[in-house]
Amino acid sequence: MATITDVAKEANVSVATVSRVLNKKNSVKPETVERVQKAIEKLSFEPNMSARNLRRNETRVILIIAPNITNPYYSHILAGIGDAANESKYSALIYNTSGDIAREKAGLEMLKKKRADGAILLANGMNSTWIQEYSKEYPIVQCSEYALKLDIPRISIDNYKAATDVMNYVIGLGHKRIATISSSNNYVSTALRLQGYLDSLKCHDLEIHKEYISMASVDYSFKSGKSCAYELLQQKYRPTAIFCISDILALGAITAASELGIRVPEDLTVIGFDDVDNTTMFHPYITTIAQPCYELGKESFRILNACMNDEKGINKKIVLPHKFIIRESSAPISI
Amino acid sequence: MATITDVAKEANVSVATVSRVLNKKNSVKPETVERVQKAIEKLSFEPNMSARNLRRNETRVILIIAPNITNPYYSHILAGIGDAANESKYSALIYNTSGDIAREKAGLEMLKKKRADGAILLANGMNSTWIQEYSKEYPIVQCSEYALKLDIPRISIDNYKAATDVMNYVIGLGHKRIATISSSNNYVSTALRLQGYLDSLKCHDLEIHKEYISMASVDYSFKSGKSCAYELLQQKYRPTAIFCISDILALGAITAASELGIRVPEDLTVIGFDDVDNTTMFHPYITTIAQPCYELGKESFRILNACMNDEKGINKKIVLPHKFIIRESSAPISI
DNA sequence: TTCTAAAATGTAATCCATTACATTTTAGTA
DNA sequence: TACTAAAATGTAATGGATTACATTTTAGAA
Repeated sequence: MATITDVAKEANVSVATVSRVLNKKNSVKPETVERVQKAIEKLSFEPNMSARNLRRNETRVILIIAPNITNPYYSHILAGIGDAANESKYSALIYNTSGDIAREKAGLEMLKKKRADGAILLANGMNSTWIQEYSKEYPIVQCSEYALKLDIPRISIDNYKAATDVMNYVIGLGHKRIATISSSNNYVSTALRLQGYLDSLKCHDLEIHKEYISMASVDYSFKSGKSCAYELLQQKYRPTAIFCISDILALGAITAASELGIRVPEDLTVIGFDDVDNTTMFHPYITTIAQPCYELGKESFRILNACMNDEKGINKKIVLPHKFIIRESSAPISI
Repeated sequence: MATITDVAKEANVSVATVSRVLNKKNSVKPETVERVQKAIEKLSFEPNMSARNLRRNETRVILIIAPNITNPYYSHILAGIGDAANESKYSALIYNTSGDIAREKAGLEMLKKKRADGAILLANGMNSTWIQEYSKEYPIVQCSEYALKLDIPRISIDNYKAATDVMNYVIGLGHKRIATISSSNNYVSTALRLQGYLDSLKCHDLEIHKEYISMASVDYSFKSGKSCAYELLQQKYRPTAIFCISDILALGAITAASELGIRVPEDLTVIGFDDVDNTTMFHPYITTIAQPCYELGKESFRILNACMNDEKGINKKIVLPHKFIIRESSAPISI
């Protein structure tokens, strides 16, 4: 593997000049530039990144801490981050943590070790404070989930607003017995959606029934959506609408309903959240809140990039718009 | 940020000794080790990876070249690679190429630039030969897809066998008018599955009808599965079974059938491939070939690791077992 | 106690690109 | 032609960890 010294010899110049050509400094004579470039080509030289990074004290690598890259919600964000990073000549190191905080920390250690210049966290718990110590020293942004009390840049949708959008719509359809399938995880998004659900009921003078609030397992899985829905739907006064905090849960709820002989949307309105791939793969197509996943990813990188460049006046709380998409799984109540 | 020199001073030893402690060389007195470790802790020192990598001429990073991390098939492989890599203290740099060869190459340049020690390709076209030049110089393995004429390590299932498994089963159910939804991409997997389809028909003295071979768009999308199925099913002698080379295509086919009033599996048998998440999310659950995605990923890393360590006698053609899972979308023909 | 081999530690070169500072070349002016 | 400022190029230090080789310390033998 050729080094800059080899190129310098080949082109009959000093290493400094080669470096200037590499970094497009303009104080090199055009003919010299050409001579150097020919040498570079001839030796098929590529600068050694470790050496460059050592000297420049940067890596052009960012870290992505994700709980589960297999989840399409995250994978779309990942794609957005990756594309934005690429445009700015950054590479993305992905840490799949399976929600294990030890692995999250192990990932962030990469910052200390100078393997990466900054990090994007995709699933920061709303009460976690340990990020702070890293955030003080390194550029970190939180995407879609965030810790409540920390002043670390974050990008997300307005989950509370989204939930009230859903509820206003459902209530507008005439539903009064409205259930929700939430989760016992530790995410702000979950908390805010639940709060939106509760506040909307209150706001419309509808009673809050504990039996209508079901907690899915932390993984939001299809299975748990199904079993939550089973419970909800087998009550004496079963709900006529279910607001699920993810599409997969909604899918599970619809499956449960169909197995119980309850028609969606005629007998039951089901609303999802996220609008990932599966919402229009079979009927009824799911009414849902669409999150701009890819854009969330792109924007996260933009902010991280700004932080890495020490730009002033970075907006630390970015809210991207969601979209409420009405499809087939919701309908006015039929008494 | 503390350096090894700072630690050396703090512990009153030379940098060499600190380095020995860091790298667990045994020629250091236990008490010295302790002293150094205290200094490391006190200064919260972490070795600078760029410096280490430069000196060691390795990066402990591997490259993953993937066409679309959003596709659950790939994302499961990615998860497998990531976990295996982590176990061996490697990090994974993911390049999402969107199938763009220029970006694949840009990714592989990372090897030349010493940003990564090896690469795993997830979607190498069956005729692409350009990889060879990289493979000669750097450890590269191909996962699930591979170039036919190159002697580069590869891990995959036996796609031909899987296809004949499907066909033998379908033919055994009594079907004679069997269609396939394939794709006009450039993957061996696709070619082998089609070959398996054709050979099985021949082998059972069934005629091959061009009208029964439908080519989906290269992205294997739900939409294109649906439109292919529409075409297949609106023929005069419509097929009674469709072998789809992906579950998403099968999902599309089932949707098309249901929209045309054709019942699955009573009037039409539909078989998928891959067994990603969506096969059991609604009825009919899809009969399909399950690929061991996660294991394919893990095994890919193992092989790559062996290559990076210059191990001898590496098996260059690894075939992992697939599983044929019979569910609800297939049934004996009802004449 | 003295000597020797082994153990422990230290010194300095090395990996390779970048860049501050130094020197040489060039172009333009007087 | 002589001189100066600007342009072009070169020299050598730098970044931080590793490691070959050198030196010192220690333990055990004589």
